[in-house]
Amino acid sequence: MRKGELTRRAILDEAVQVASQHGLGGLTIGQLAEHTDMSKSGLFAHFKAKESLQLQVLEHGREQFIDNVIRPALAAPRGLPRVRTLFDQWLIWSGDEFKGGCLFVAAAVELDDQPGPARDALVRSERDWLETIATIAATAVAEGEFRDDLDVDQFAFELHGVMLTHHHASRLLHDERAPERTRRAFESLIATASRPT
Amino acid sequence: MRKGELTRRAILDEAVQVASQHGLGGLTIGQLAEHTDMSKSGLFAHFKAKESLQLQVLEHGREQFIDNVIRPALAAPRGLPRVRTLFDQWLIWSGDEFKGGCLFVAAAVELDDQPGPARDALVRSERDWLETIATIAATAVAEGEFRDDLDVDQFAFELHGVMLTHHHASRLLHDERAPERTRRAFESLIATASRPT
DNA sequence: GGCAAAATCGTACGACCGTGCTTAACTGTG
DNA sequence: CACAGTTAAGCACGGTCGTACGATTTTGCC
Repeated sequence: MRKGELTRRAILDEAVQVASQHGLGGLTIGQLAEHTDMSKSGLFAHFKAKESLQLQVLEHGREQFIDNVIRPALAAPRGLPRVRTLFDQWLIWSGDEFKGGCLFVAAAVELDDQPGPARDALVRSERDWLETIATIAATAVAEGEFRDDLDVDQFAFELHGVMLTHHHASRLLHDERAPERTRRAFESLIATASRPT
Repeated sequence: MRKGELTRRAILDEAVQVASQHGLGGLTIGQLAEHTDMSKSGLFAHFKAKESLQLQVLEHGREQFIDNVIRPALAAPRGLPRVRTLFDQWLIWSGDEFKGGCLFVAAAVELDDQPGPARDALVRSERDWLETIATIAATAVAEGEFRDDLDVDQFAFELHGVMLTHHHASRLLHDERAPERTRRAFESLIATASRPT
């Protein structure tokens, strides 16, 4: 009873990588079987349908994201340091974790017009993520580092935008100055949000 | 000799729509033939290979983009009004033109790990686009509306980010406040870039 | 060590993919 | 109006897709 769960995880590890490169639609059972040295049918047996595979890939990616980005941020001191840690971790994650960029960015574009359970799960994930950013920004407000009247949802919206741009500039354009530009955009955001001295 | 070119354009019109919904990879010759009431082979004859179809789709989308976004902006008065027009046109375009979001956003995520002519063409397009934004921002500097020391490339980078976020928030999350948030982000960008009064 | 259960494989299926090749229908020009 | 050239269709191919099912190997417990 334990072996199955083990290989299932191994499959999902690989699947997240593949999906981040070729998208959830480009994730094919045959190719995934090759990557994991399994037979197509052996692999398929773990997921009764492709849709179920996609759902589990999204969930698996989400867990990795929480472990690698959100948890380290929550471990940092409340307020601005936590905001900065969140951003730094995201940058590291987005750059290194996947050979093929962020799974969620890929899925977001792919699923934005395709209703279904996968889309629903992704939307839930992203809303959670924006909410997490906003909540963390709120700690900086509470600590007196950000302005009292800061709209934390707007802050989350804009910070998320900075991350999307970084993804675009570094992955597609291979702009070597992307990290620098991203950081400047981030600092500008922080400056605007900060309590005027 | 004229009929062929006509249907080719009609095919590409439809293909741009389909590709913006399902991506360049999801764009399939069989389905495209159905959408255009043609036979698969009849359609295929216009493009000798799928890759050629994809290239032409990108080029066709680019022409539409220039007509609908860039040209109207260049028709506006130099400086800040031109920057604003560019932004407004982009918002309209991104919201209405495609049933399935912006073709270039979709292609950007899809092709970021897939080397080849399509990727190259897209990268060229996007670099042009960023350069156009920077150039237009430079007119606002020249008019004395933006700060003299404004880094126009950084401005283009950040404005592009605002557009990406809008796409994400409105298309995937169906956030009804996306236009409002996008506009606020834009105004904040303008404020930072503007010459202090 | 034997045995039920779980995990994996082999094979097959219909559907659709991109792409040739041959033939029929249309177009525009002299 | 005929004819050359362009445009579209029909059909066939090898491949891969997701999925089903029965056989076979591997696992974990008594």
